[in-house]
Amino acid sequence: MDDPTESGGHAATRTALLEAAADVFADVGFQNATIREICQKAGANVAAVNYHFRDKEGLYGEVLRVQGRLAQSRFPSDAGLAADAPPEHRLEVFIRSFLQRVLSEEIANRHGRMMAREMVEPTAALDQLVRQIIQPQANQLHEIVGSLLPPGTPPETVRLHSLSIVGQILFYAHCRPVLSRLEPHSAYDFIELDQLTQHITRFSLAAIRDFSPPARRQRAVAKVRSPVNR
Amino acid sequence: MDDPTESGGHAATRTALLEAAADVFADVGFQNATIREICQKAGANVAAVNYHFRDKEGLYGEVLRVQGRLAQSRFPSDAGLAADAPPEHRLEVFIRSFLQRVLSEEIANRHGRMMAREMVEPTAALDQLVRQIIQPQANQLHEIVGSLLPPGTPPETVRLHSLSIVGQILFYAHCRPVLSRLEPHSAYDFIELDQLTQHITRFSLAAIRDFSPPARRQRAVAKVRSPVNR
DNA sequence: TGACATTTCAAACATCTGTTTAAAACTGGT
DNA sequence: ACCAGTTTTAAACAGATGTTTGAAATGTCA
Repeated sequence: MDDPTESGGHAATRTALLEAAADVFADVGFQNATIREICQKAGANVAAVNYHFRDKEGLYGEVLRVQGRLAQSRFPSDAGLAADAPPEHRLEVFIRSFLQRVLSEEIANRHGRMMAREMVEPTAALDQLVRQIIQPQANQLHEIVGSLLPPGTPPETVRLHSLSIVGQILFYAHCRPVLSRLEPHSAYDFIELDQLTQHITRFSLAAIRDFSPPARRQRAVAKVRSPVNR
Repeated sequence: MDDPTESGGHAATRTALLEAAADVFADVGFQNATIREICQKAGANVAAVNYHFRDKEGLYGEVLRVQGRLAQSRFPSDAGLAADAPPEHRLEVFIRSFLQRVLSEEIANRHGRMMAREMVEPTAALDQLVRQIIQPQANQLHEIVGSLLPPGTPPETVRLHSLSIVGQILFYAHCRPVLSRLEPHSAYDFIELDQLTQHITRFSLAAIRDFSPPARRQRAVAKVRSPVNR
């Protein structure tokens, strides 16, 4: 009655299931994925999932773990860059590898699509995902942005700037269905990675550089009151 | 055998269904929503949906239409602002009403949550949604950003800048589950609308202002080659 | 009121889905 | 060749879900 997930047993079916499940989960999400489709793709019996992973949810969690490690090692955030490189470069490398991780159409991207779904429709696996994957990246970005802002900038400001950067990046991952429908005749659909990296980097660097309070200047910048009451 | 959806019949059950369905669809999405739960909330029979809307999908489409009109009239993008207002103000108003539409916790926000789901997991209704709701907003933003950039700026550049703005905004709508798990002790979770509006506005304006090629200056800014081959 | 159309209802239907079960097949070690 | 442990298999189970059905209730209008 012990968990066969833990044992290092060398079952071929197990890895076939993990592979097929990654495809299906990335394609249609956890809820819409059916065990029967996964097992058929893996050439396994319907009961195989329950035998090897106890649950559909157990399989999902394991797929998320495996694909997470895979994506992380494929597109490391500090790819081949000295730790003492200028923060502008570190930012550009961070943005590029993030975009790669998230936009890449190749197989490795299954993790990106699974993450996108987790954000809109979290499962029980999200907590672990945040702790192991997202939090370290957030820390790394905070460090970069913090060193680009004047020393003594309050952490909330650093956070806001970081979120603005991440938002730009994730947008292309999350809203692709919309982008491909918006003026489909334009090049909206496929955007060159290099062009995008450059744009987001320059956009963000300009905004960050602009934030250098010459003293404690007034917070309010053209404070327009909301036209809708309350 | 004609479609009762078209007729203007004043059925109380119909509107009760639309109301209940908006709640449920916004909460759990189209797939996870069950007709039985919707009908129970509406105090109607299970067959009511099929009678009034032919389909579960028919109900969903109608809910999307109704909520779309509702949200649009609740938070108009050009709220109480003269058309000849300076583009900086128009941008701030645009950002604020967008954030309201998307973040507002009140009832009206059901549309925002449904849209977020549509973007990650599109249904057949997305095409219509893009045409009627998203495209006009995109045009409006393009117009604002275009008038902030130097004249003659290529439309692709205008688009990239607009997308950077929208990305920052939508991020808070899409990734809230992650934000609330990231350093939950911090104020990540709930962010003041005014503060956020100001940040995104300033961030974006600084980036846009920075983009003013003094001549046709070199495109490449610190062109770092991707560390990952290919 | 009476005839007609519209709307509601309880029940059943047909599928699909995750999971269990118990027997069969396979494995490696002796 | 035998056996204990592991893995695979077909079949069934149990529950949920969208939809249909035919009768009952309700409303409309002459």
